[in-house]
Amino acid sequence: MAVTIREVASAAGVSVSTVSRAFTAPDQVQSTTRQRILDAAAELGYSPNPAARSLRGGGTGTLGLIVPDIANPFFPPIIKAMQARARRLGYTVLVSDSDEREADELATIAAVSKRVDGLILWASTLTENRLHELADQMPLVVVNRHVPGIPEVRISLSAGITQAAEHLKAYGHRRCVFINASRAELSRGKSIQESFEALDLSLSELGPYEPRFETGVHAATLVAAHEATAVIAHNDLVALGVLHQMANLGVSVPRDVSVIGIDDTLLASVSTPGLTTIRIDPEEIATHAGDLLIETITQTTGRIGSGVDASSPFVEIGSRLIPRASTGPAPTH
Amino acid sequence: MAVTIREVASAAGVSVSTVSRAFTAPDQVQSTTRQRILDAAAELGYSPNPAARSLRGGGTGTLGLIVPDIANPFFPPIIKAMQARARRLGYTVLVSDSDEREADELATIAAVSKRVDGLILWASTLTENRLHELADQMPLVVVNRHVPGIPEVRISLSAGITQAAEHLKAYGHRRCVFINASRAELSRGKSIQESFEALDLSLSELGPYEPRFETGVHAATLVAAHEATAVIAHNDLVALGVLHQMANLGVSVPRDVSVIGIDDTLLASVSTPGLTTIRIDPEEIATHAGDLLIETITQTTGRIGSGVDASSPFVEIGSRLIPRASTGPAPTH
DNA sequence: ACACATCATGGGAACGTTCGCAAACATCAA
DNA sequence: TTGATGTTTGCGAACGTTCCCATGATGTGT
Repeated sequence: MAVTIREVASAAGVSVSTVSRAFTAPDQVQSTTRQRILDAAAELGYSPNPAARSLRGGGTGTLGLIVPDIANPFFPPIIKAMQARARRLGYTVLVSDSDEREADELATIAAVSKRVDGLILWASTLTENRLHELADQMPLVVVNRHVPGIPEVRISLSAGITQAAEHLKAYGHRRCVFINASRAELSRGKSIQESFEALDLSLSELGPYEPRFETGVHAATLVAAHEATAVIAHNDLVALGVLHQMANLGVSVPRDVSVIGIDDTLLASVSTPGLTTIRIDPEEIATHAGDLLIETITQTTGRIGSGVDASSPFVEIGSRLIPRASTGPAPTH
Repeated sequence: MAVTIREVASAAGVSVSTVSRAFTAPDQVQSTTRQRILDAAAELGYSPNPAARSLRGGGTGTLGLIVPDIANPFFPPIIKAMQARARRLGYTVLVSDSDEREADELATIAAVSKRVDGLILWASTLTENRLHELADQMPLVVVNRHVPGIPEVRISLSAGITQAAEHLKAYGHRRCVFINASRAELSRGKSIQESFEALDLSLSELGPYEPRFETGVHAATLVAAHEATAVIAHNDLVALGVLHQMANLGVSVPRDVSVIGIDDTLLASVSTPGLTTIRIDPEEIATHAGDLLIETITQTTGRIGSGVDASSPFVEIGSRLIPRASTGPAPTH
């Protein structure tokens, strides 16, 4: 059916070995021959069969990316950026969705693991032991999760949070509320608490809730009781819930209350008013996670399971405040 | 490195053929033997190597889905639903992004075509000829594009549009504006024009523009000049731009102007006010497109290129209005 | 001119699986 | 018993590629 290396070989009057080399190690074949082969290949519309390639042992040329929820607006730009990056480096990306269900994560991994050269696990819920077992079997990079000995991309909100605190302080705010909607080991709350205290801003924490729009709606009603003039939400979605409910309550944003989100998803840029938020650059994450995985793959080749690297690499991604219209001067009592 | 069928065979004391059959045709092997094999396989942690499988000719077990833009909030739920559907049917989904650039579409297709059993092309910009060539080489399903002879999933907005027109009519609106932001062969405008005329509603068309937030912002300023009391936008994103600018202009939605979006993306459900929109069910699209492709794949096996099917199948997906808070009674002048 | 290194090319095994074919064995009707 | 039929299993080729090894051609230093 499809055109094979053999047909190209006979068309160019050389052996299959030479054709193979013309593609995988072009400098090992004489330039005139190479050209003849390339022409014949183009003529016949030949392109190497990835299945045969990977069977022979050359890897799959595919990176696996497993995220909790593809439909979460935070991820699509990351997926997109990683695809672009990977393609430039000769890889394909296979994205999969563990559907936020811990039980599905292992099943998802099993489904893709044989089709990829390595895996990027986002906020994995697996135990450390399981992750180490996995890392012994194939190159692994974790994001938003810390496991000693496994390459990691860490997202640091501290810069953005500090800027947010300064931003609010400069606007004269004194009392703030943080809506916590995270079940993660390292809640965003702790870091926020510290940053705000350092600037002598009072911060009450609500929750933890689920990271949903309704959480923001609900939490918004509690803000007044705390006599707070600023709200910082676990993410943009929750912040939009706050915006929504504030409008319902007749509370004006930002005149009466300022609201800050986290992630700078599309939501933040199209809300009314525009949502001030802490941006985490999707391209940066994608590029670093992808590169880190590829690095791990190429290093690991042929000696997987050689034990945990004493110093596994990690990359830290920064953040910064994107001021929009949802924050402003604190009301003068 | 990985455990192969041979090791399972010797562990279970049978030949490799029998192990293979135990997995691919379980009823052809005696139940006691089968159990012994399955136990051995589980013990060793064996799972078949997809590369070897597909090299042998069994297909890749992967469906390719190419969308214009993964980051467009319309697509993630579709991708997610298709993955779920495909996994249930034993397939994996490889999603790729043509980045809205026509030149990239062919490159993207080339990159994935050897790794998949078939392709779903969303709103392809390829010529009919190219698409036919492609369909001769591999199973193909197009969505949002009509090409005679190629299996197709069609999205029909007419039901939703009719409901929208009735909805506005019931609220007493007379003059409406449609913001056209489509470069597609079949603009959404024509269908809308007809439905509104049928109900004796006047409809002015603005554009065509690009389907972006800023388009809505810009178009919103033109609405007053048309003395219209209702706006229907090309999609939710544009509608949100309208909402945004109306707020800026001090025009209240829905008191002064009603706004309707299309697609029912996440954006519509979290905007303030909640956006009335025409819903296209992502699961329905995903399921039908996936099933249609799988059907084409299994039918086509072994006889690709047998020419264009005289009657290629197509599926039509409906739509319906989701009333939210952005529409209401027309202002009493 | 000779031994020797270098370079370009070809031959062929191997990767892990599936599947057509045939062998071995059991079952059953006549 | 005999042949026919069916069931369960094993053998081995084939899928398309890569890469080790071998071969011949072409230099290079003495």
